Amino acid sequence: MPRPRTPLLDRRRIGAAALRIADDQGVLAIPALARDLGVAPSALYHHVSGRGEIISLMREELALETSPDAWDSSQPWEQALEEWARSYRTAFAAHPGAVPLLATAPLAEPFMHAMYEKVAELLLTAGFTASQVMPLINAMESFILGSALDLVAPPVMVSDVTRETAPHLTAVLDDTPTDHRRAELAFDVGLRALITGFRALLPR
Amino acid sequence: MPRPRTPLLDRRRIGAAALRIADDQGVLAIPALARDLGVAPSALYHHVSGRGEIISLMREELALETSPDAWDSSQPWEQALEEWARSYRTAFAAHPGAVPLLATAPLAEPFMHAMYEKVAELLLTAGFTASQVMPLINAMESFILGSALDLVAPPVMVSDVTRETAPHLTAVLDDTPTDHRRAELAFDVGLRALITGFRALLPR
DNA sequence: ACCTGAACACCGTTCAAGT
DNA sequence: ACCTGAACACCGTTCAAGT
Repeated sequence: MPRPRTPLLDRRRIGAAALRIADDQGVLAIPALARDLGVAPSALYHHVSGRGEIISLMREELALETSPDAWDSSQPWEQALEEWARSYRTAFAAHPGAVPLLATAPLAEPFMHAMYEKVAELLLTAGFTASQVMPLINAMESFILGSALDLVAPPVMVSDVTRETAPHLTAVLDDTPTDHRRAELAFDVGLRALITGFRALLPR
Repeated sequence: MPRPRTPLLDRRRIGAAALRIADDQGVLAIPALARDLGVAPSALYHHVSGRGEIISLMREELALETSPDAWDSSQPWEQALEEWARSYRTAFAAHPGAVPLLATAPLAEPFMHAMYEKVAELLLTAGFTASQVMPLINAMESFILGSALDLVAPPVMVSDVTRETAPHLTAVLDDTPTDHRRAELAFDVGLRALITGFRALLPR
């Protein structure tokens, strides 16, 4: 087949299709991606350097899908920070199947700089020192990425042997939901605890 | 070659070798693992069901390497919880190359039940309710896994364009170490914030 | 510049054959 | 029961050839 008058592919479409495929299948295979895009696998290499760059494009697509004004930094910093964290995790939750591929690296790519800038300004304005801010952001991000992975974690199974040898574990599991609310509850309690702990660092 | 009088392989050795290889190479390939163990790749399938189970064995090996009394649950709960979290993350930090393979799922396997039991008892004794405990453990674990991944995160690069368009980000990055202390600081501040936030949930 | 189709090295897994 | 070696389907990537 000849070169089409208008290119069949571009990086944006590759990232979007890859995100959809990974979310559906739980893995990303180049042949499956090419099939979805209606091209030969080799065609992709005219637009990206390889599989790693495709995954980076998936992260970029995720960021693009997430509205940059999904959170309002003009509120009190506790609420703004909570909104940011929730919008960040919601973006992952929209593509659960792709989470293991996406959440294993922070979104350190350049297109994330605008988000970091907004959070850094928020925390500096709140009164945290320059040397405190990046650790706070990193800690929050670790918690968010870990919580995203928790969305697709296999449930803890309470076998009969567990019931005998681990009475306390059994007791607390009996009071823990087994559906999606399990991860929600953990995220909620952790997020609020982090913000409470952050506030304790501020001079009063 | 005939069947050896004493088996060349067992699950423990497979897990240990896989952990070492993944740590060294950053990826786990079955042929490389078999070569390291001095057998043909197909020999492995007499002991494990496949690649997934090998990764599970790696997690088990990690847990076995971590001394079960690496943390003392008889201290005040804040210190015990902190020690637990630190020993958990230290186990990952001992095999940084393998972290992306290991930290993407909580160690939900049965051999982790003893640890969960110990933490559940600790938190119940501290005064948390049965319905609070599992969310607290899950939140802590998400933070620990995220922090383990942060150990091998690519550094955020401050390009010149960043310096102009993101002044606050630039300012805080100038006050942030670029070596291993970056992840340490983030883990420390996050861990203490979480525990502070947890304590605020207790009746006084 | 952009795509195809053939080709390459490699991977995870299965299975018959050997003791 | 435990291992080998051949075999299979599949993967990511390269590259010459086509327009």
